[in-house]
Amino acid sequence: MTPTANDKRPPSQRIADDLRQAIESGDLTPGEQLASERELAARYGTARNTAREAVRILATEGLVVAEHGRGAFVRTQAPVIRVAAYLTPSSATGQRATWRGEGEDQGFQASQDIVEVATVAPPPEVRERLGLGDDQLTVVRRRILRADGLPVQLADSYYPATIAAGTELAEAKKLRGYTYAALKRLGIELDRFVDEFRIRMPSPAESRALELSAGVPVMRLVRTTYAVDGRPVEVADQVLAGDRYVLVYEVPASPIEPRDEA
Amino acid sequence: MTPTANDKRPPSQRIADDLRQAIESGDLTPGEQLASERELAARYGTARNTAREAVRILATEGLVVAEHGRGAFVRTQAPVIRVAAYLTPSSATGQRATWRGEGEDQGFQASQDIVEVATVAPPPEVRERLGLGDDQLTVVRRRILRADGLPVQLADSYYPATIAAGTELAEAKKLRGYTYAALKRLGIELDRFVDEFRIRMPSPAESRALELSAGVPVMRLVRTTYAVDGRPVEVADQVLAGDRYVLVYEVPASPIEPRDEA
DNA sequence: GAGTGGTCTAGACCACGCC
DNA sequence: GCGTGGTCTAGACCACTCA
Repeated sequence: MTPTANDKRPPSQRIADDLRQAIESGDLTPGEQLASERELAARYGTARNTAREAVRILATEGLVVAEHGRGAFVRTQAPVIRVAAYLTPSSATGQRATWRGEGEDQGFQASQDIVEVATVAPPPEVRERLGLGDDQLTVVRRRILRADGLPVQLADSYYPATIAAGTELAEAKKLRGYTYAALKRLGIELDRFVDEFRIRMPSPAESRALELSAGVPVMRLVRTTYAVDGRPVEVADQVLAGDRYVLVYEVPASPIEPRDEA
Repeated sequence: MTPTANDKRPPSQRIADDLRQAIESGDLTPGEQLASERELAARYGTARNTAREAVRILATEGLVVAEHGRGAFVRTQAPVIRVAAYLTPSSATGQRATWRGEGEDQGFQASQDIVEVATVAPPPEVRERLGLGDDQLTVVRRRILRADGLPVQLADSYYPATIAAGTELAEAKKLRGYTYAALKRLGIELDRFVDEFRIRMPSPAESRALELSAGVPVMRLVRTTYAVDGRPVEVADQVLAGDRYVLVYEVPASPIEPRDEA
């Protein structure tokens, strides 16, 4: 007659469901510590591994973060960076064009590390978008953008070596203003960007670099920038921590029609 | 002297790294079956659980899909829906405004199921965005959008009952055209949309409804639609399968400045 | 029925955080 | 030193797929 009887779910699922329920109902609040694995195992009369499995289920759902030696905790969502509607003319007014400017607008301490500036054979994806041949090189600038010291974005920008070699773009120091100003100083006038946006789980390297906990996906934005003469001049490959960003767009209703019926 | 010796990594990590390496190098191609857990355990001289753990690591990274009774396979990426740059005036020309239209453009069979149309107390997030009081109701239209039969998006649209009650919006059948046309028929002229875009791991219910395998995140888009008189008239809460979408924007370089230095 | 992944047990030892 | 999560073992049985 106990709820445990004639319960088809495997015990690990049942424990996970109970914990999830407690989190969603607010019985367990963000930041609160869960019962330990040994404690859960005793409470449910299972082996420790079974209780452990339950906690893992919640971790991969992103509800819980386990910390070695400390315990498992209900995830507290990180402070979030709202990326303004940079796509729409109507909201472009007053908007900041640099990482530092965004930090000032949103009240976080923006910083960036330049990880590497090098001349390399580009990955196929980049080569293709830049329209380069097999043996042509690129200058890559690899950076980590931080908000209040916490890494939030990995940004690799590739330029054809024919454009960037020997210029300030190939030097491992911060640029005055932003890249687009640097390109302008090289006499390159920009025409348009094409952004391709995907999401996925991070690779171990990305997970480490962005200090992500289990159950946090990443956004990947590949931006190809074209000059007015039609040449692609930059491919930016950005990986954003999924729990630290909200993208906000404001779109005028006309003359554009929404894409979905609803 | 074997590579196994003085290897600091735990065995499960080592097996996972070897398999990941094989996948990334192309030794294991998408769709190809991995060695079974028992086989891996024998090969590496570990318990089956240890080999199993390795496969699980790759599954949560989204590299591998395990299928009960069949085996574990290198993930084949699903056919992807490219969502066009609906945000920019320059590319709005010729674009399709309905799900069916998008399917025609991209060569997939678009369909939708209306799961539920009901009058409900809205969730707090929706109530807030619609500017409703505690006791005010909404009409919700819950749908599943499919591409070639595969579910790709859960779309819940909420309307204040004061607007939608008794209208075609409150009926459980497909609308002529799309919602925005229906609103227009009610004499509501739209002004703008505000989109908030986040990503996260799916809940078990979402995972089931979208038929997601482990290691696939979702995109969540909350769109608030405002009428010309300033009233919010719709909140659309959309959950998109993360492995089935690419969002593509084309953005003119001027007069808008890019948001990041690079 | 053979082979696969899914779940579980009852232990063990290690690595880490904290007092 | 104690409590926590992280990893591992050597089994077992179940559930599923496929021939």
